[in-house]
Parts: sequence; structure tokens; C-alpha cells
Amino acid sequence: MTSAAKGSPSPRLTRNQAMVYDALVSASGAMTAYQLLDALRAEGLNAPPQIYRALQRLTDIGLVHRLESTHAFVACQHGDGTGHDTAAFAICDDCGDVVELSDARLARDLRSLADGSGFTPHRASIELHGTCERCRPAND
Amino acid sequence: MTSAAKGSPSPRLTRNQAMVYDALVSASGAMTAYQLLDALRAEGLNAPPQIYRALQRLTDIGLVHRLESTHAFVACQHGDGTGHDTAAFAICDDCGDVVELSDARLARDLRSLADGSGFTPHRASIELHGTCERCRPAND
DNA sequence: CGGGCGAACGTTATGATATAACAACAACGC
DNA sequence: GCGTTGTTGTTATATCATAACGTTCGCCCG
Ligand SMILES: [Zn+2]
Ligand SMILES: [Zn+2]
Ligand SMILES: [Zn+2]
Ligand SMILES: [Zn+2]
Repeated sequence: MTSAAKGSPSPRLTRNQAMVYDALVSASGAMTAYQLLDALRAEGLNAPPQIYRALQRLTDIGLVHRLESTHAFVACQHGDGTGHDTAAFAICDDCGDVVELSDARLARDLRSLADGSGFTPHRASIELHGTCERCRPAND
Repeated sequence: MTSAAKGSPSPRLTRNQAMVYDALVSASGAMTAYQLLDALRAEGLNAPPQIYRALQRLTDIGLVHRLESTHAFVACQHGDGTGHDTAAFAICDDCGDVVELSDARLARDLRSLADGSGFTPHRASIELHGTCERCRPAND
């Protein structure tokens, strides 16, 4: 029924989880929890916990990423959320567009940098703020 | 008088800014704005805007960094806050300790990764969560 | 000296983000 | 049927951050 509940490697989504995920996929960029709530009131979601619970599950299984620097959430741009341990996000401060970048070299550098100080990383949050290609000519 | 107002390249700090900065330097790790407020009530700071304004100025001039993933603030560990455009933070989820890492290779990789998608970065937020050296044996 | 002016301050109120807690309900194995 | 487990809907509350406004401070210049 929803675009996400089919034959993916992820566990099946509940109704609320699918609604939130579909909203994020339809959106061209990131959305905050309360933007999602506003968008989904018409479909029966009324209160923050319903949104945050769905987002928690979706981020746990890797279908959605949380952008710490903007308190927003974005659908994973790598299909089903499998296979990237170190993702970086390029966030355009002009238009809000978000691109998910993945790079093995970056992951390796981060790991070795952490190792150098005896740190064992479990997760990383890498967010670049700046201007995207489309917005650059305008404010050059 | 304060530890920061001397012959640095930064402008002199006001009384409130110095109080907040000193509190962060004294703290071994990061503090949230409201933790700072609680710590500085005895010295006359009463309301959130006083804290947030000082933090804004301190982060603008590079003496303090904001940790997006924990909504906390930490004094720059590179002396006076000059000369690092790409800092990464290793945050121990066990003890809260924060180490500021700086690496030219990481900065270069990030820049080339962004360039590859036409993105012009202005600032980066790189935060690693995990376990620090001292805490690792305990929960291995 | 004494305005004039811009930055910083103190205060009140409010906005934005996120979670605790609990009762009702559905799904499943037995 | 019946316990177990996880999801749901709901209310209330906690946590993080800023708007707005009048006052005071520091400092330059006439
Ligand atoms: Zn992804
Ligand atoms: Zn843009
Ligand atoms: Zn620093
Ligand atoms: Zn630790």
C-alpha cells in the first residue's frame, strides 16, 4: 500500500511509520518533527510522540537520518538505508536542500583520527553547511 | 583578570562573556546553556538570554564551540580559537568527555567530497560519539 | 564637559523541540 | 481463551532557544 512496505530488506513498517517515511520521501528536503506533524494531521496523527516514535524507529533501521544541526529529518538517499556507516550531509543554507554524501576515504580518515586519541567511535554526525550548486550564482 | 582577556588576538570579553568562558574552561567537558545558567546564578546571571548572548559571541570569535548533537558548548581546546577551519569532536557517551580533533587530511577530504557535488561549504559540524580510552575497558 | 550613539545588559514572555507516563488495543503463540 | 509483547492515542511536562523592549555602559566627538 505504501511505497515502503514492500519487499525491502527492512522490517515491515507500521502504518504510522510508513506515513512519516512517505512524507519524508515526498518532501524534497528535510523536515522537522513538527512540520511532519502538521503535514500528517489530516491523516490522523495528532501529537508529537506519534511522530517522534516513528522517527525513532525509522532512524534505527536506517531509512531516515537525523540532521543534528537543524533538528530535522531526511529520508536516506541510498535506497534502503543499508551499507553506509559514515554518511555526510551537505545542507544548503539558502534553499534547504540536503545531499547525502558517502565516502570510504572520509570514513577511514575519521577512524584513524579517532584511533590516534584512543577513542572508539560508534556513530558519526557529519554536516556541512554552505551553498549548493543551484544557489551559488545568486549570492556569489 | 579572567583567563581569556589578555594578549590574544580576540577582542576583549565583557564581564558576562568572561564568566561564561571561565565556567566552560573550568568544566572538564561540555555544558549546556542551562547548566551554565545554574552554575552562574550565584554570580548574578538570571535568565537564558544572558547565557545565550555570551555563547553567541564566544562561538563567533572561536573561543567556544557548539556541539550540535548534544546541545552543549565546549571551550576550544586549541588555545585561542584561531586557525582551525575544520574541527571534529570525539564525545564519550559514557563519561561525557570531549576531545577536539583537528586534521588537515580530513578537511581536504571533506572539501573534495563537497566539490564533487558542486557544494560550497562554509562551516562543518563533525561529531563522533563513542567510548573514550578511559571508559573502554569498563564496557568492552 | 556633555550630548550622541551603538553595544551590551536585565527582564519578561513566548516559541520550538523532545520526552514521560499510562491506559487501550492489536497480533501472535499456545 | 489467555498471557505476552509491542504499537497506539493522549495528556502533560521537560528541555532548549529567542523575541521584544526599555535601561545602562563605553566611548567618540563637538
Ligand atoms: Zn543514508
Ligand atoms: Zn541551495
Ligand atoms: Zn577549537
Ligand atoms: Zn569516557
